[in-house]
Amino acid sequence: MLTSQRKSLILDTLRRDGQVIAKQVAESLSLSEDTIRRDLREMAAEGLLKRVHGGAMPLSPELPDFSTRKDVSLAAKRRLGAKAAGLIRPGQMIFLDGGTTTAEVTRQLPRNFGFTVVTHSPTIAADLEHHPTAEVIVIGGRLYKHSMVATGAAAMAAISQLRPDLFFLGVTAAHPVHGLSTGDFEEAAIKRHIAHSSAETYVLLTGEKLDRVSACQVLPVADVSGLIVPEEVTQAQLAPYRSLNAAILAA
Amino acid sequence: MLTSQRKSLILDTLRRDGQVIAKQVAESLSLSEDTIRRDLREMAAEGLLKRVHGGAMPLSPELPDFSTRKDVSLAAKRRLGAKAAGLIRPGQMIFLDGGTTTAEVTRQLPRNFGFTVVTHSPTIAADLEHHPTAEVIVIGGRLYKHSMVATGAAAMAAISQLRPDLFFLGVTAAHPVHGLSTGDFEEAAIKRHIAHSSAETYVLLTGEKLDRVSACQVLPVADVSGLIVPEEVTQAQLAPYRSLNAAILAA
DNA sequence: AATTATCATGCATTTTCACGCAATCCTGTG
DNA sequence: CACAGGATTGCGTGAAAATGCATGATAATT
Repeated sequence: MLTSQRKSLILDTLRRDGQVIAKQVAESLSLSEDTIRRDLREMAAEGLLKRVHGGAMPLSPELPDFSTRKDVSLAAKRRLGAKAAGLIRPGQMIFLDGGTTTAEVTRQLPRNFGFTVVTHSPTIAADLEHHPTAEVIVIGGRLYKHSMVATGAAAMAAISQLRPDLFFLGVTAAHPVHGLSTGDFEEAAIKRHIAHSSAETYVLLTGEKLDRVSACQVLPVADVSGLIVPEEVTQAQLAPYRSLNAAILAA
Repeated sequence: MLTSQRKSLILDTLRRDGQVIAKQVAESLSLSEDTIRRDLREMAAEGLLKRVHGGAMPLSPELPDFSTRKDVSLAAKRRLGAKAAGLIRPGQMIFLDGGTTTAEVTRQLPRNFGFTVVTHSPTIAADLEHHPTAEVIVIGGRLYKHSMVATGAAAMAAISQLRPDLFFLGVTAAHPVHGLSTGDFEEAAIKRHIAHSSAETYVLLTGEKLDRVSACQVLPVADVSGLIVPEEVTQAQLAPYRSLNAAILAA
């Protein structure tokens, strides 16, 4: 295993769990704790994490998630959400993926006509508590806490019974060749299944996700009905996607 | 558990409850009170909180008004929640009903051992996002927005496949003759079904719910394993329930 | 005033840490 | 191919930190 690989693994763990325990990492990688500690020391010096006794913590606990990850692209996400919400027609059944991007769709859903929202994310469902006209259907299953979505056989089975008109998909990366991808295998399978069950699938993509690749592919780009991207993205960046038959909506 | 993590947990508790009790924290984390006291001392030195006998308080005493106003029934709910959470044993499967009372159970779940939480409330599921040791299973179905729980055939079917060890039931009314009841027919059916699927059922009852009746009966009082009530409730009030074989736990 | 609960301190034990050193591996050059 | 130079890793050492327990002091309650 490469050092840089190990370090990014540590960062992933940190993002996912909000903590890293040196002993655990050492054990799971079959390396000495010294090596891990050395890594942690170096990464702390680079300002990537905060060293604490026993392991490491994110730099400023959790709030950078809100203020950094959210604020930076919040305006863009809002516009994506509004664009997506504008596609909805009365009486349709909409499937909303989990994640911060699709959460913005939730907040901008139409309020002047009725429709049905299906979601496997309890967070999204909870956000819809006060929506006046949306009928909400929750997909159950084992909760994958990192992205707060239900997964597993039960979720797959429940999804199979529905035929949504629209699916708003969220992913962590999009690439012309490697397609739309996300970090978790199980999650990717669920997303794929929802897309196959739905009449149309639109991907919401903030600019920084373009031309990137994550571990598990969800779908090829050509398999979705369209990409919704911020208007700042240049035509040059979009050209490789355009040639894949994907409709592109700028928001 | 990392020390820094513990400290931020203490700060969270402080923000949420407006107070921290050393003994409680020690117990919920399976650590000695010395350790917690040491933390509190250090954090007080850093100006993060104000040390008081028995625990700690926030620096700015913004809440004396708050606490007196709201705490009467909230504090009672908290104690009910703590009592309920104390019944949980490692590895068990717990079903949590929806509602504000059971939400307090969620916040006080043990953090020092693993167990599984099942719930048909997306709100409860969302609250468990940052719980370190709880495995969460969401029951899906059509969302009944008034109480924010999944209902309907799909929910019933999913519940049928589980055999929880404990069910913490919330109702709007309890009466010795008319039993435990709630306002919605569909909701009552679901609660009843969960109770029948579970090995043991405990009802959380704040004082004002005693000797009242709502439209739809969930279960007779005799059908549950026990009632969890605030300690202020008098023995005279409880006598009619006691005679129904219901164990009564004062919190 | 008596009793109980909570606290601070010192000490012992365990865990975690940083440093130095040696073994190993990779790389590039003669 | 051989070998030097650098990087990476694991181990031993003593130091530092974290934790729990015992003890006497202090605060709260009755």
